[in-house]
Amino acid sequence: MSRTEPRGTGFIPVSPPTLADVAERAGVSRQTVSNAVNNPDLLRPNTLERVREAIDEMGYSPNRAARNLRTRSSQLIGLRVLPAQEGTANAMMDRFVHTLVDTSAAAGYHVLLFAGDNDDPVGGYDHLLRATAVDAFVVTDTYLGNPQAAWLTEQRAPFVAFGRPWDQPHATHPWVDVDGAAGTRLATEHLLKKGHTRIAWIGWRKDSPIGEDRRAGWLGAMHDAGLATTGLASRVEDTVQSGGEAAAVLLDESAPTAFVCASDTLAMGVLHTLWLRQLAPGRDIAVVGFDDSQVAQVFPVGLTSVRQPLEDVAVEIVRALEALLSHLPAPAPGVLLTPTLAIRESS
Amino acid sequence: MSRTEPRGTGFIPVSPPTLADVAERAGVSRQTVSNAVNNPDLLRPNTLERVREAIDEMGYSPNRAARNLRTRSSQLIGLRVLPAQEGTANAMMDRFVHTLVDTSAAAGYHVLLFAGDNDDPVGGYDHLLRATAVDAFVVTDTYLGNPQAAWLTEQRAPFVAFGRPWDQPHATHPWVDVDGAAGTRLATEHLLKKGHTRIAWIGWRKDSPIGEDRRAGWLGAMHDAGLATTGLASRVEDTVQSGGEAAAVLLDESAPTAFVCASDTLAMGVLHTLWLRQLAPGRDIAVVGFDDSQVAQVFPVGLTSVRQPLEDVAVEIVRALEALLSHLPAPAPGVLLTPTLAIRESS
DNA sequence: TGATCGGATTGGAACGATCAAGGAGCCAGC
DNA sequence: GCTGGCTCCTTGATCGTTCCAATCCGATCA
Repeated sequence: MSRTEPRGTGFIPVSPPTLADVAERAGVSRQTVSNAVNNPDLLRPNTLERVREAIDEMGYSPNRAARNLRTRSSQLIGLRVLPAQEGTANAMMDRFVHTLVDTSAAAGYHVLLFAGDNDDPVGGYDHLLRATAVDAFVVTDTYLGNPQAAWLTEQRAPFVAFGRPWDQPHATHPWVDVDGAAGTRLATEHLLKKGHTRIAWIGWRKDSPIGEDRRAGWLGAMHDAGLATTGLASRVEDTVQSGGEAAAVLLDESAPTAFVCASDTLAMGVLHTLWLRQLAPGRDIAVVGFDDSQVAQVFPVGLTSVRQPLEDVAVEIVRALEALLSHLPAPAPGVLLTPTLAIRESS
Repeated sequence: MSRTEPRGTGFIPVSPPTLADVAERAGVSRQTVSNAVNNPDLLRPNTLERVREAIDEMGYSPNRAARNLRTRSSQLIGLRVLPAQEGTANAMMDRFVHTLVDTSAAAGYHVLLFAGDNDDPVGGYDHLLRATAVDAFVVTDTYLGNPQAAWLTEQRAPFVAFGRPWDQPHATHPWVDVDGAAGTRLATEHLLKKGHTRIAWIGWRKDSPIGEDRRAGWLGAMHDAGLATTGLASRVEDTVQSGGEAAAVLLDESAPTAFVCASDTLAMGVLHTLWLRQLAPGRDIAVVGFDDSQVAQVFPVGLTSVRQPLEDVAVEIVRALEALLSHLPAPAPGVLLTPTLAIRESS
């Protein structure tokens, strides 16, 4: 049945065996081979064995395109990647993608990466969707609200978001997120236990719900400890430089002994300022970051950082995807996971 | 032709329009619509316009599975990702993947990620290959020779390697690589120009051809400058700790004024040792890393580092893939690109 | 013995696109 | 008026799999 044979030089690629090839070899029908692959229970044990031998001998794997066409599913999960951003320590995404690939492989899915840009939130999604090239999406870039979620919901496209629907509290799509407030509370309480009382916050601008969430954790822990926070908080851009400048101002005006930051990027800025002032992080001034990025891990003075349980996030996302795609009722609309604290020399 | 209609609550997903749907609407045959999409030149202008209107109105996109089945191609490029490795500064891969996705999108390809592990070099490849799930592979993890390359060649699987076939100098598969020796030569000459004469090398163990290549650049530049290198070289594991220890030994025994390292990870170790000894990087001792990882960029004292032209690598890889898949003769078996030097405060 | 039953297996059709031929329709040329 | 060639478009077959309904077969039961 295979169209081209490996004769002579063999420059022409040999087409892989098909279901029919295997069927002929095993002396059964196509459908029986198909069942051997997909519903082994339907076959009599000795028939199953015979078919399986033929499959192994011929090195048969079901043709993906044909199966996709017939079953109307691709076993692919779409993940949009934005153009590489230099300078920020968001290598967190790297860790997430790795674990997502591993986890979804176990569930029989592969991850399809496609390009997008910041200007067009929906770019790329619609095309793959209409072409039925992917079964579902994982939406990650939800830092400032997520227009994708609303659009995808409207299109009836299956997707799971990594990130809460901040701007649409009544959204019905499944999501998985990490409890940022719990993370910064963990960080703050760690510092409190170490004896710090003047703990400063360096976070993002007010229009970032994620930033406000993380800030709330610091604020709550401070209030619960009965400590004042006046003059101890700062809101800046998420860059190393901004973090450094904010730290300098805070040190001059409010004399904090510790910093909790909304990101490792900001924490790097703080460390930079400490370096310039010859202050030893950990001994003189404590610093805690957020994301446990590679930067935090290899930094000459290890940076204590809130670590997102990305492995668990991936597991929950794949779980939600499976429920979604098998049209089962989702066990829960959203899942909120608690981060941990990676303690290093800086605190 | 669409099987399910959006009536009532609309819980049932609407199947997207097919070629036949568009054909009926435009009053032409299926094949004509197909030609409008793939060979517009074959249609008369007004027919083309009519078909295009129908396509736009109905929001038609060719079904990927059907097209893949018929054309025996998936427009997918497979890229294996290994389980996330913590602690090392190899976020370089992140940058590469981003640019690969962007570049291959322009060529009409998507990137399929699949899981693999270090123990089985061929794991994952064979399955996707036999299932014709991808058109080609990009092989990246070629740090210690590349058994994948030999295996894929034997399987007649189209692939392009990021990395030279060190152990098979006569391999015929296309590859793209960065000239590591040129990079370290660049770094060394930069230091020489700054007046340094005792420039140390911290690299990897001898069994890494990449490491030996990078070492050769340093060695060549030193020899060309007529400088001695005795006692100035060290070979260690690629960890922060090893780099730090090697720096300490070299400082004690050979008093170098500058370090060239085979990786940013090792350079981090050097910076750590300088920190402990209260030596200011850049002022007291110069340090140059390799890879221009995020760590180098955000480090409180920016780390000068050899930067691989990953954007160009991606472009060349996609170019080679296109040649390969259209059965054109490859323009060149291999492409070697020259890195640049990102100069920061540490040198 | 013949009818019934249920599990195992089979052949035809369909998924939605492209490939390979095969018409219409038109114009020039003998 | 017929032919040949050209452009533009259509029809039937096909890619390899799974769905569906039908069939086979041996065992059980009246």
